[in-house]
Amino acid sequence: MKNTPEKLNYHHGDLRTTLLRVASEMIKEHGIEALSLRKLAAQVGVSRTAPYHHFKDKNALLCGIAENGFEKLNRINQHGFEETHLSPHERFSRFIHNYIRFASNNAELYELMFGRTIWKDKNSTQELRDCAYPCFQFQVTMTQQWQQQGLLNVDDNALRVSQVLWGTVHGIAKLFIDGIYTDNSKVEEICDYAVNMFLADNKQ
Amino acid sequence: MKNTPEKLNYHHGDLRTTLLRVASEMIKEHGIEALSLRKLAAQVGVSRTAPYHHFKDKNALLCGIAENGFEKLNRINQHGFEETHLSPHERFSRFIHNYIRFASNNAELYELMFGRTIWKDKNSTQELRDCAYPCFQFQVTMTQQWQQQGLLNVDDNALRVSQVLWGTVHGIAKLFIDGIYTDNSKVEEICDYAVNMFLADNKQ
DNA sequence: TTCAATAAGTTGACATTGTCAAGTTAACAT
DNA sequence: ATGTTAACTTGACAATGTCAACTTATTGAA
Repeated sequence: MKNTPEKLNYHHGDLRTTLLRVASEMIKEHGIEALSLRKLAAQVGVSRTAPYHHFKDKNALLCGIAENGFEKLNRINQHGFEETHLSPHERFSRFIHNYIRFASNNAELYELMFGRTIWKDKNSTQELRDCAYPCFQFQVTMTQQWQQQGLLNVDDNALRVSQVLWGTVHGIAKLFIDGIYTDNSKVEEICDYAVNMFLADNKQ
Repeated sequence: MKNTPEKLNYHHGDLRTTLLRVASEMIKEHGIEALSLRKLAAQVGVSRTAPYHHFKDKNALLCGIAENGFEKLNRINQHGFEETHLSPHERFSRFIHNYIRFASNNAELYELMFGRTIWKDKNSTQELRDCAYPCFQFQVTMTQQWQQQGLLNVDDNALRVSQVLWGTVHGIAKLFIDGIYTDNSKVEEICDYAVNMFLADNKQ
């Protein structure tokens, strides 16, 4: 008796998953700050406090959504990592573009994943950190590879270099997402500039 | 009858300024999300709705605080611009460091100035935009100067270059402020790396 | 099969918040 | 002096997160 798609009798059957899915949709549609537990519960068709049997509090629910986001981003990164038939320069470029494209296409989710709501004041759950840290670590791994491939100075501290690189893509993404840069049609061009500015002296 | 520092009889006398000052302190102390109009009013010693005679709503108050922040940042930028006795390379480096130092020392204010609360959904007031745009524009002006001084490629589109540069400092600042990078002792080192990575091929 | 333990869901209640409406008080220009 | 208006007040409301106490269904052991 677990095949009816949406609402069931008393016990929902798969409320946790449904909450995450619907909450993600609501966030994508109307933004993070517009998400209220009560509206979410209403939408799903349960009472306001039902979610508390699956998530400790609102923060835990947000962490759950972010987790899914990190898994998504990890898959994208992993996929790029495996495209060994492309030149290093091309893969570096794609990394930058892919990262910002992900942020652009999932603006509200990105905001949640890397925003203060979750990270400030140690709000993040352990499960979230388990998803997120590999994603952070991936930046460093990639940087080391680019150094070995001669794209970036091999004598530099890989962690520091990756922090600058990540800062750049994160900053550009944020300026768009938060509404400071408003002309979305220029994203790709800005990415190209970023690529060239970092690789300028290793190109020829 | 306008010399008593804090609370007066019925008319406060200088409530608008006081609200901005106290609100700024509260934000600096406890973070943006902890600021409530009611607590603020209580702190200042007026009723909950008194602020509404000086600010249209909470958003307008936040914009007012941010305005002060932009004036502060504009002064720092202007000061750096005038240090013509330093080498271009040194001035570029100081610009990066000063920017991130400002963000670090005024974390919550910075969050407000460049955060989605204000810029998303066109929440910004006209007065705020009048303060903020010169600050944005300044980035481009500086970039053009660096190009002319040979620090950056003069053939590149100055706007795009400045967007990448600003993205970088903004991103690094945000990663620290939002609690993703947690080791504050490395800020300066990361800044140095940023400087070197952008100027690498123009250095020798 | 029965039945107790427990997981899942419900209503009631409360404090906090932003904000509106309607009233009050003081300042100020005529 | 007097009336207009700016500054401030209390009362009220809806939205929200979350706790406590209760109810209903599921499930695993007897």
